[in-house]
Amino acid sequence: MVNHACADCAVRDSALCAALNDDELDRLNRVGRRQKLAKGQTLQFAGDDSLVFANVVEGVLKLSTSTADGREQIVGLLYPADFLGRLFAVRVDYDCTALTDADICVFPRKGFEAALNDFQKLERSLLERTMAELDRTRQWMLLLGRKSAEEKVASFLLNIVDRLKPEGCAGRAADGPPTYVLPLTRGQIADVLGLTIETVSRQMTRLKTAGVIALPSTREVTILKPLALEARAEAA
Amino acid sequence: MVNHACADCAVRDSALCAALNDDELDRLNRVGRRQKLAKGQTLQFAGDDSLVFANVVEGVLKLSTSTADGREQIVGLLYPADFLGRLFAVRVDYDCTALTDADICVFPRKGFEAALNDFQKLERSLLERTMAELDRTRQWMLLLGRKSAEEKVASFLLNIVDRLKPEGCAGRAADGPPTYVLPLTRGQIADVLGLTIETVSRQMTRLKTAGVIALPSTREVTILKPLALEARAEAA
DNA sequence: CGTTCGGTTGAAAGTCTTCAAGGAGGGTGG
DNA sequence: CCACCCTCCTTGAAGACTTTCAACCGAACG
Repeated sequence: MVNHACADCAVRDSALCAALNDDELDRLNRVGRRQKLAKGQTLQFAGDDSLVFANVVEGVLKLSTSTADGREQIVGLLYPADFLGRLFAVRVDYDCTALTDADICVFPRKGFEAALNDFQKLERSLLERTMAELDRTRQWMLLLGRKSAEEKVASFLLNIVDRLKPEGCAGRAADGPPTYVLPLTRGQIADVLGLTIETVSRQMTRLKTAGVIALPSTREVTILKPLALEARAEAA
Repeated sequence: MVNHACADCAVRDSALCAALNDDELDRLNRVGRRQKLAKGQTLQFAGDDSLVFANVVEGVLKLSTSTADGREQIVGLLYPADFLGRLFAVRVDYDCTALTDADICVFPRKGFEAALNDFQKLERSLLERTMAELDRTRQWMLLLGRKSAEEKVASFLLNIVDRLKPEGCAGRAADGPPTYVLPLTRGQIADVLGLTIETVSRQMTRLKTAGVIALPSTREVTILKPLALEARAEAA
C-alpha cells in the first residue's frame, strides 16, 4: 500500500517517483520527508556540502550563481515534479532559493543513494531527467548569447506558457486568452535573461503597447496573441 | 583479454569505458567501431534522429544550435574522453561538428542501450558525466548572461588551459610559459562567447598589448601571466 | 600570381545599461 | 481607518559597450 504521504501527492505520477511501483515508493518514502519553504527562503548556498536531494511538489525554485562582485545569473528554474540535487559532487556550486512558497519532498543523501543503487529504474529516470534538463539549458544558452532583449522577453513568456498552468484553470474551459501569474519579479526575470530590470520592464510595456500581451497587474500576464509572441521570440 | 582496439585506446581510463572491467569492455567493444572525422565534418544535424553515441578519443568537437535567421551559438565543446549522445529522445536538437580532425568511438543505439541495461556501472558513470556537464554548462550561462567581452575572452582562455594540454608537452618539463594551440577560429570563439568575431579579435589584442598573453600565431596562445588572466576573467 | 579564408583595425551606429526620479501596491503601526 | 514605509515597477535621459560596416593584411592554396 502506498504511504499516505505519497498517495495524495500532486506529483506522484510525474516526478522521479513515477519510475517506482507502490512498494518501491513506500521504501523510498520511509527516508523522505515533506518540507515547506517560504517565499525567498534559500535551501542551499553555493559552496555548501551537497546534502539536499528533493522533488519539487509545489511552487517554483530558482538555481543561481553569481560573480564575485555580485552580478547574478539564474541558471535554472525548478517547477513541480522537477528534481533538485547534485550527486557525485562534494559541494554544490549554485544557490537554490524558493521564488514562491513551496513544498518539497526531501531525501537525505545516504537514503537517496541507497534507493538509487537498489532501483535501477530510479537511476534511469534520473538520467533521463538530467539529459532533458541539459537540453533545456543549452537552448537557454542560445537565448543568452544570441538573442535581443525583445526576443529574450518574448521567449521567457513562451517558456512560462509551457511550464505553468494558466490562472484559474481548475475546471474552466479554455475560453478567453489565458492569464498566468508570474512567479518571478522583474528583477528575477532580468537575472534569468541576462538583462537589467529596466530593460525587462521596457520590453514588457512594448509588448503590451503592441497588443501582444496584457498586464492586468505587475505579476500577471495575459497572452493575447500567442503567434505574435512566437514571432517576436525569434525575429529576423 | 582486452580487445586490441581498446587496449591501446588513449582514453581507456578516462572515458565512460573506465567504468567497465576488461571483460565488460570487450563486450561493449564488439558493437562499437572507431571512426575518423575530418576537420569541419558534421556528425549530426539538429533535427536528425538520435542515432549517434560515441566517445571522443582524439580531437575537439562542437555542439551548436542556431536561430532561424542563422545566428549561431556553440553550446558545448567535446574534448577527448567526453561522451556524445542523446538518450531518451527521438531527435537531437543541436549540430555536432568536428573542430579539428578527430577520432571517435561510435556505438549504435541498440547496442549502447543494451550495454547500459546490462552494466549498471556504465549507467552510473554516464549519469555522473551528464551531471558534471550540466554544472559546466550552467557556469557558462553566467558567462553568457553577465560577463563583459574582456571577461568572456579571459574566461575562455582559462577554460582552454583547463581542458587542453600545452603544446609540445610530451616529455618536456614545465619550464617556460605554456603555449596552447586553439582548436577554434576567432569566429568559433565568438560563437562560444556570444560575441562577434571583431570583438573577440579586439579583446585578444588587448590582452596581448597588456602583456597577459602572447600570440605566436593566430592559432596559438601563450599564457604569460595566468594570475592577471584570472583577474580579468572576473573583474569588478 | 591571383584567390580565398581567417584575422585585424577603424569609424559610425545601435542596443542595452546606468543613473535618476517618480509611482503603485501591500503591510504595519499609530 | 489612514498615514507611512518598503518593495517593486515604470519611465526618461545620458552614457557605455558591443556591433555593424568597411577596408586592409597575411598566409595558404591552386
